Amino acid sequence: MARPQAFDRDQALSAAMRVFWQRGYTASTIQQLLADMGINRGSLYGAFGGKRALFQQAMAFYDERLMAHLVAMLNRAGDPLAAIRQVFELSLMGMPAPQRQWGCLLVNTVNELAPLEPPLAADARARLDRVQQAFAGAVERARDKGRVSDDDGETKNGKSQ
Amino acid sequence: MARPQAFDRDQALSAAMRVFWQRGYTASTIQQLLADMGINRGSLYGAFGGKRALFQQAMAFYDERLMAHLVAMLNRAGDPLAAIRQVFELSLMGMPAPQRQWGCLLVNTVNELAPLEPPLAADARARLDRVQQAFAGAVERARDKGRVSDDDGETKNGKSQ
DNA sequence: CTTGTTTTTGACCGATCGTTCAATAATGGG
DNA sequence: CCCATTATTGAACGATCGGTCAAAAACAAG
Repeated sequence: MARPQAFDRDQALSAAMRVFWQRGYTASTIQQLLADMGINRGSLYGAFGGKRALFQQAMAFYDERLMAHLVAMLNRAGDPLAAIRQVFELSLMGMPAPQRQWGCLLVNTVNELAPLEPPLAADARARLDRVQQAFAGAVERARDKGRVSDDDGETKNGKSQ
Repeated sequence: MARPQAFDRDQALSAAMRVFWQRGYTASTIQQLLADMGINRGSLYGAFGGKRALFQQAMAFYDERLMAHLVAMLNRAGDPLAAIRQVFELSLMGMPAPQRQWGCLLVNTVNELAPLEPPLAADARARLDRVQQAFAGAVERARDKGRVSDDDGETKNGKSQ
């Protein structure tokens, strides 16, 4: 009943995510976003609402498509310590070389936008908290298994490391 | 023989440093810098050369006036471990509350400007390396004293921890 | 084919960006 | 006092920013 969208929304969002990830929010210009997303101005504003709204959706995309996998690995792991190691290995060597030095979009966002766009920084912070809790949960479960010592160097149940 | 500068150069540089530190390079506008430095456009360009040149000098100021103290503490410490602890305490609680969440100007600069201004990022990286070496040196000297265990949990000379 | 609806395209907007510069003001040497 | 020199002031510049909008294009329903 109407003209269909000519672009793949997920692919466009993924491209936008990479631009924001590499260059940060402020330094990412609409022009650059349009070029990398392969669409033009009207389409961006029609489909995503504007730079700020696009950034929110790109951050959600990053969280749900990339971080969620790592969180799930930590939460359902049989061996929590092995899962933690696997998450780090996946985050470091499981990525294309360039992205490896872009850091984490959520951490970068908290850093950059805390003074400039507190709501966006708070959004990123909330998403990061879920990641942090996944790590803390994995460590705690490892401790229950006697695989991690506490502050006094004592394991919880006496099992050997 | 000529009209003297009406502003304190160090104070102006310090103000510029705080703006860049809080907001990052890209998000720091000339207007904001002028307001916080208490000078006007012509003076800024006359005395500092422009935004980019001003940033370099602000980064040098940060390195020489703030980081240098910490590096000196680490290098001349009698007790390296105590010095490391003192550096962290000074960096965390020895600062006004707002600055505490601005992170480190050098780290922030490497992160923000690596894709946008490689030379500035390289400058920050070089300055950071000196800090890192100070830490590494302190740890190594602590190890020589038998105060730190190696990867195998063994101290270097058998002294108790 | 006609019509209604939505997307695409690209020209255009005001605001703000970093920078330049001519006019004015303030100093020390002669 | 006068001049050479430098600093201050603020208007102005072109470029680019994020955002808007009207016209053209592509579909489905009737």
